[in-house]
Amino acid sequence: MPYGCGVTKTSSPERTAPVDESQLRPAGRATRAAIEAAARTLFAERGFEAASVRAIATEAGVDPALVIRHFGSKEALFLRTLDTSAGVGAVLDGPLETVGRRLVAYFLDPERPAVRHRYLALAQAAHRDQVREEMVRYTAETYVARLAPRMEGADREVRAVLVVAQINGLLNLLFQQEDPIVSGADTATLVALYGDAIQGVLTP
Amino acid sequence: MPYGCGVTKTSSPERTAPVDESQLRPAGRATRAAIEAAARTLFAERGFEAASVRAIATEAGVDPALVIRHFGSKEALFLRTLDTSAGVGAVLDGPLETVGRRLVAYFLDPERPAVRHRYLALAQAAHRDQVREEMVRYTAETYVARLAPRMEGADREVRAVLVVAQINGLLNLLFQQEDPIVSGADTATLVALYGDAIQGVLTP
DNA sequence: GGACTCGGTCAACGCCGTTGACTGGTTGAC
DNA sequence: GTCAACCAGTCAACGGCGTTGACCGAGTCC
Repeated sequence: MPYGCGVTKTSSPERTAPVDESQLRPAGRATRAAIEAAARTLFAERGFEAASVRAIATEAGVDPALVIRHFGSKEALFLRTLDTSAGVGAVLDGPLETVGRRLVAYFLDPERPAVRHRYLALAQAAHRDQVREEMVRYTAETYVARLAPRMEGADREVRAVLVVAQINGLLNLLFQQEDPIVSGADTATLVALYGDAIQGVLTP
Repeated sequence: MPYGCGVTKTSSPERTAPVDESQLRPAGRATRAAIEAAARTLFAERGFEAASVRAIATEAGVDPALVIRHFGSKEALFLRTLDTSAGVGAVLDGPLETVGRRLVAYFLDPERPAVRHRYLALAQAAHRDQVREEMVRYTAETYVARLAPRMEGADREVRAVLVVAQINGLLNLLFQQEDPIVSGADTATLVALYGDAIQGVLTP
């Protein structure tokens, strides 16, 4: 009888979840890192939709199935590639009276091109449930938790979230729609105009 | 000889573009309208990604290929289903000193659930080039053209576009991310807080 | 009545994310 | 030293996607 007698079948303990990262041999850990690096590159270069699992696998030099086995799904892999980018944290921790303009200046800084790619990839994946939840969590943890306790007046948490709304809206027009009017505007003008609008919500 | 002698072949005049709407017989015009209606329904119900061409065709009772033949592509069909929704135009044409709050109240009005679906579908399709261009055009035609001529001070066009940025950001947090803080906030509070922030850009 | 065009179907193409069956190599207990 | 268990990885396939091109039947026009 070919392929051994009887059914080998092992134990097969619920083959649904991705492989456990904690118990990996060095080889597995290396290819896992390679996949993650390839994903980071391609998601940034092409966006969430256009960066296919197959392309990521090719870039990493492995089989597409291995990508899924390691991370569970394309969405979960994408979440792993989102670095928290602590840069904005420092801006938020600065003087509250100037956060508005400093925030806009941070996101418009041409020295930080990764901001653009990160936003575009996130915006494309925002309709996936896990991604959406991660964005909500990030907003609460990074913006609300830092700003609200230092603010004064009523509706502190709501006002902190409205800061995020304004930032997202600006990045949307700039990076996704590439609106010619706002894209062609002077950086200093945007920082002053939009920064003050944001500031008005923070410290009215 | 079956199927006629020789190659029929007709003339086949560049079979790349979709069928011309102007010269349609009644039957064609009817099914075309049915496809458009089905698309409108499914795009609103499921969003751009989840509303497949096949599902739209089934809903309309036709073959999926016919959808493409009529409209050229899924993206083009989607653009056809975008009604300009003149509602916001009336808001923008009202008194300039109160546009901020009235805009927010308009978009938060629970009597207007279509606003939510329209935004979600648009946001999901925003990474397609034609859709992106349509959004830019809509911003310029609906917002900038109405607001900028009535404003005072410098950078009128930029400031008008920044109003769009703020609105988009709010809708993003409300409808796409469904942020619990802003979703749970009182409507009147949001109208006052965010409306005044918008107003600050319009009439500083 | 024949050429032509329109309305429509059908089968397929090449992609996509994901799954399950399978092969080997490594490990660890006896 | 053996052998079972397990990790790493491949392979072929599934169902679904948007889109294409070949094809047919019915209507229209000269």
